[in-house]
Amino acid sequence: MSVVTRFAPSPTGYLHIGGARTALFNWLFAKHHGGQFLLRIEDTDRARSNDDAVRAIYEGLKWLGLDWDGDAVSQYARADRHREVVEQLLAAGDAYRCYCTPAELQEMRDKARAEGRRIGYDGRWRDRDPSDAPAGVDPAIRLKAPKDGDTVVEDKVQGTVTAPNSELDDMILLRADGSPTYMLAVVVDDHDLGITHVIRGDDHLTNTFRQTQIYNAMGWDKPSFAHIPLIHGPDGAKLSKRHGALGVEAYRDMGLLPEALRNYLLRLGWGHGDEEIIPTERAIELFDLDGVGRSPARFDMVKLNNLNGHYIREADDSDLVDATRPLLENAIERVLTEPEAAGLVAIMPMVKQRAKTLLEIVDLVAFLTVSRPINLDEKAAAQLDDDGRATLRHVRTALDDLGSWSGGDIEAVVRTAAEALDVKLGKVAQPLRAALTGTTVSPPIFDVMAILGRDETLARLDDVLV
RNA sequence: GCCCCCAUCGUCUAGCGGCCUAGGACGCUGCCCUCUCACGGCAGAAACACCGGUUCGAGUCCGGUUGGGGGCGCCA
Repeated sequence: MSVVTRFAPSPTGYLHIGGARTALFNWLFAKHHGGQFLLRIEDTDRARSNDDAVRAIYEGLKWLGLDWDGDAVSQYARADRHREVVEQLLAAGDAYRCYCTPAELQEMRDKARAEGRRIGYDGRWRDRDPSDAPAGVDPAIRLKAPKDGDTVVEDKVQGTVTAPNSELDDMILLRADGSPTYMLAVVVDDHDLGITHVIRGDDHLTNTFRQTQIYNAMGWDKPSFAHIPLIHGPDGAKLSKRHGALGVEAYRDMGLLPEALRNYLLRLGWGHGDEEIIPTERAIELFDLDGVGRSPARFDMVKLNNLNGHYIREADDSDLVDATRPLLENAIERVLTEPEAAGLVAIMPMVKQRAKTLLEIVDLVAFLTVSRPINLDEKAAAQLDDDGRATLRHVRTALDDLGSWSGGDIEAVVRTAAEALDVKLGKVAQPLRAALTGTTVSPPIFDVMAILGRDETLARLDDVLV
């Protein structure tokens, strides 16, 4: 049997990080088994759905590199089919009309809570004569769920999970306005789409009992279920906006690489021995449900950044230039000039090993785009005291006689100057760095000088020597 | 409140009864490399929540306690 998985987000916001991981697991599982990965938008609640949110999901998945098979399915568009299934259930006596008012239901909940029982519907219309129906009230349709025995879910991650049917009430299938509920729609769609494996967050584990009852009532085969633990914030509570649970586009804007995010998300709740660095190809080869852990994992930005640094170091220079350029241009609010763009390309091999994010690369190459006289930060200014400037004067003079302007030649001149002054190279390099970049941290200074070019370098030195 | 799930270093995890004086990674500390910052290398501190069983033997199996999480909508 060929594997078919699906990712089924509700379009109520962006593609958040937890959803991204769920999508990744489904995608990897499908790829690993040579199956299909489908996308279904759970938009049965029209009031909460909007096109922007749907677009954000598409773009988030695309950026993450999780391509789905075929067109995305709109759950809302399948409402007729959902109603058809309810008609079958009604005809078979497995569903019934309920005329309770919202106030009545609320009262029921309050009473159950007060008596320490599970909160739920008491089944008062379950066996009531239809002729009792109040006039002018549209009924909701509920499943006539079994009252005795247990409902059992065989979960690929959580194992066998059992709940007594006495704890499960008769869920609503069709609202009074005739629209299908999520619980019904998921089951019908998963069945109709031929989904073989439902991999989702374990906040759906208890829902699975109720969905199982629908499968049973319809006599349908159930898919395999795998409920993966939720991602938690640093404080151990379910990840929320309060923790900075951002959309994936926010991680893109922070300068994270999709490959790094995939690797990080994969390792959050899944492991394969001691392997930490698992590029996507390797992940497809290894991924299976038995490696998924049962306990929730906390989201750790520091570790994500570390992994991102690894993938930045591994990346092609030209790819990094392409990825960095828009962020850099956004930061300086203008397009790069030709020399600046060339400088970015030239400096990339030196900066990529010093950055954990693309944004850090932007910081490291800022010296390329500033205009004279450049601003000096506090530490840089401190380097340019009388001593520092005396040293620079000496170097500046030596540089005057330098014919070529290659990194190697520059280095030779500066080293000679340091020897002549009888100081360590650092004593010369730091004032140079301060004068040329305005900071005390930068790529190797001889590379900076070579890329800045003779004229710009000497001009920046003169700026601080007047 | 009721139901369900979970529990190894600060964090992510390896461990599927003896190979564990509990391994790896991130982070942290020290040293080396070094023009700064990184990278890289070396060394180090750091965990089986607790209590009972089962067993010749338990981090690994069972029960309970505690702690954490999730669910309980005419939301998804």
